[in-house]
Amino acid sequence: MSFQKRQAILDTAMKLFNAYGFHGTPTSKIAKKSKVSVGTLFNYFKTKEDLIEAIYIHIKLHSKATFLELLEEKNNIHDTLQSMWHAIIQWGIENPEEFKYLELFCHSPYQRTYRTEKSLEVYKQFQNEIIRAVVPSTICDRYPEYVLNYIENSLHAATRYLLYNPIENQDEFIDRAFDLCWKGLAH
Amino acid sequence: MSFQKRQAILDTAMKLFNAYGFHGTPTSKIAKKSKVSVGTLFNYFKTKEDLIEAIYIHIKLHSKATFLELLEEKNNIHDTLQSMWHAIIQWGIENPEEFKYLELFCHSPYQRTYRTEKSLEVYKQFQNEIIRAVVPSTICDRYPEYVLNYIENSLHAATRYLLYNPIENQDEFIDRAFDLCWKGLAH
DNA sequence: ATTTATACTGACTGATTAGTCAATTGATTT
DNA sequence: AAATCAATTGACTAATCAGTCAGTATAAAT
Repeated sequence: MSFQKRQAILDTAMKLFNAYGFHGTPTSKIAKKSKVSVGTLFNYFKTKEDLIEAIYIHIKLHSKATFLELLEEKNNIHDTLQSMWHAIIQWGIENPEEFKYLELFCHSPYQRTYRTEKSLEVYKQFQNEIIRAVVPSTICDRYPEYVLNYIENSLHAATRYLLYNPIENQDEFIDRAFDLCWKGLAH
Repeated sequence: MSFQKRQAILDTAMKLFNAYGFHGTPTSKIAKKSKVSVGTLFNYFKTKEDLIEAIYIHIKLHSKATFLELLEEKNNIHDTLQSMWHAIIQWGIENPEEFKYLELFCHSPYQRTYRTEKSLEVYKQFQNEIIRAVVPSTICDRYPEYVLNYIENSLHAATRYLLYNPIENQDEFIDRAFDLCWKGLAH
């Protein structure tokens, strides 16, 4: 078992799934593009579904690590959240295939993992902080789950926008998009 | 060709696709549940993909009609937008299968239609008004497409939340969720 | 009653695909 | 050099599924 071979399969499979969807990508095609036989593919991953989940988990772990690197601790709530915001979007821009795969996966019937496996939630460790941090407005008090949802959605929307509509001044856009979200949360 | 039969196929197919995904729902199953033979199904819809698109178009037309009924013209921007907000979410709650299908479809590889066929966009007619209406902040001026995107996302997030987390006071929630979004847009 | 037109049926086909396994290759040990 | 173990191969299988079509039922027209 070679680490490189496993990695190659994960990487080509991710790109093919992004391009053609899960159903539109036969395992034979993944194997061929990975320069590996079908048999080997199924040595590394027991089933196609296992592969699909393995890619998801791999991306989650990788993104989590990167966020922690990019993140800077600030001395007030606004700046801390803004730093998180930048770090997360930055990761998406620098890892477009990974970002697309997360969106593909979590809107697919395979997201059982996504729903259940809370421990892997990248944002999880931020979430408590956010909920605590955000100036307690009515909606935050009563529907904290919704607010987290809302923030995650906004993050994805901003990242997606940057990926499909490349603009010059990305950092300025990211700041503006953050304001849009922040103004709703703060009093 | 009977209108009822076509309708029955559209309806059962929508529900089955929601439950098992496009790939997970064979045409044979759709036919059986619709009390129709496979041959008949393919008389009404040339291919499975045609059926998938037909459901989408049908829902879009239906939702558009309902929005227009529910919509009330108010005499200021805030109230008009709030009324739209309520109408759209209300439709989603009352038509959960239709709402789920729209989400399923637009995150699937079949959304070529969705991307191209702008004329069918339900929100389209609202969009110009929104862009014009919202107090011109920097982000609205410079990235109007993003703002529309953001609003649509927020609408979907709120509807989805209500569908999967039933709460007593829905109208109150819808108002709060609107505030969250509105405060970002207004000065 | 007979013909014509239309709607419907479901067994069948051809194509595709996930996953297997006997055989082969390559590396490591004795 | 022989033997042992591990990794790799790809032709093959069993199953599934979209779509067809020859034939049947039903209704309408003459």
